[in-house]
Amino acid sequence: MAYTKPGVTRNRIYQFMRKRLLEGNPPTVREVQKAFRMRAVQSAKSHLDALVQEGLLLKQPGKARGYQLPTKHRMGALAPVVGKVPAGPFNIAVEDIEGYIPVQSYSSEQTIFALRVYGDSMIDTGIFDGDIVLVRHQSDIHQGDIVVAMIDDETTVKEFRRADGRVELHPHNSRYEVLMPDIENLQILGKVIEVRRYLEDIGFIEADING
Amino acid sequence: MAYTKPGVTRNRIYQFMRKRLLEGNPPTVREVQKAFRMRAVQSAKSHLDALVQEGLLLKQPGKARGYQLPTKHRMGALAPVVGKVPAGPFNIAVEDIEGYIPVQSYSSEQTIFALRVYGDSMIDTGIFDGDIVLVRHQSDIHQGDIVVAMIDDETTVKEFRRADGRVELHPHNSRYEVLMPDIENLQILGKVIEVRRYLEDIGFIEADING
DNA sequence: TCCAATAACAGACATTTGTCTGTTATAATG
DNA sequence: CATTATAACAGACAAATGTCTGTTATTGGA
Repeated sequence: MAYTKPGVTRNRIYQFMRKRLLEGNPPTVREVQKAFRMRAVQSAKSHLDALVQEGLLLKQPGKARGYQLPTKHRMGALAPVVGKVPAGPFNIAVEDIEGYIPVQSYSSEQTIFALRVYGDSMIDTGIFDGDIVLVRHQSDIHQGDIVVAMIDDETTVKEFRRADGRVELHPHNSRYEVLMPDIENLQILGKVIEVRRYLEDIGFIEADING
Repeated sequence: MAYTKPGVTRNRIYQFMRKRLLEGNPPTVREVQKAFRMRAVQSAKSHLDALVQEGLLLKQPGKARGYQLPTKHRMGALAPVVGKVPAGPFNIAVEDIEGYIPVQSYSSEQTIFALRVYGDSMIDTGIFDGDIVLVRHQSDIHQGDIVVAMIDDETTVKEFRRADGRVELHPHNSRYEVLMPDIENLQILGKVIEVRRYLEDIGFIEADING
């Protein structure tokens, strides 16, 4: 390949390696060579050696495709996407899981699920019909949090507020009214921590076949 | 190893492969052999062949560590979050990467990055100030796609349209005007395939510079 | 018990892949 | 311009790894 300024190709190779390694598809030295249109294996090799030297990569000497990323990355975990949230004690039936989406792995203790939102009651906050919200199942809810609540077996996404000893669920859309459910009919399923909108129709990751 | 009932070792090997592949550490045939204390390479090989036959694994014939999980079962990959997109030939400098977020791993060929959006020119589509858009780097853009474009070294997110032989970049906010850049100053960096909004301040997965 | 299907083994060969030695070209710097 | 560091090239060898042919052992059911 053409000669580049010092560091430029090095950096590109690092990006390439990182991408491939995160994909679980570690390349060979010669694959790096070809990807960068180099005419000698050593050209790729010396860059890789340098990256190992810099601590940007690890490798197992002599092993094919032996490069690895240094730290154990907190790979995204997979959160189930549910179409409907079950009533009663919180556990998600397998048959309600549409698939899985990758999420940041927070603490492993936390239960995070994804829920598709219907309706436009939160449109002012940018939660549109069909959007997916990531919900952390927790009881510790604060004033102003966006929550997924269940009122009489019906789920809804609203802003949580407490006033006059009552719970208020505020829509973010002036055409809707504030809900003030009886506490005995109300169950807070969790806090919305993320909103996602898929502009392309991407199928979710399917459930594991065997488990 | 000891003879097992038909299917038993097969299933164990599948579990083993799945684990290793999700870790990004694809094993060799001989590593499978050793893991199961087999005395012949072929013992492992034939099980792996069978798994490929059943569609539970993919492989690249002849390639070292060439086994992969079918797309549907693949773990999310990590996409870099960039604050600014570089001009010129498309490659992201390490120093511009704020961190990484987990994304669905589509085809392994595709380059996906995440970009934080500033401004409210797309507010009608629910892309708010500070939201993060996932961008697939591609040149194949169609009418109506939301794209990330660079006009004179400045990035912007708009709806792409072609009219009268010109490119129009439409904001989704009535207070903004349609951009009609000269083609020589315009570069389409990719198509927006997803929009995300983090309601909690979650740090991105860090780029491991230090290891 | 017999038989087909599956599992496991043995040994070898071919290809892929990592690694090595040495050379030439360009970049950065004073 | 001279010098040093980095980048890229060339060709070869050795280890790792995929793949092949043939054989033996065990399972599961007729």
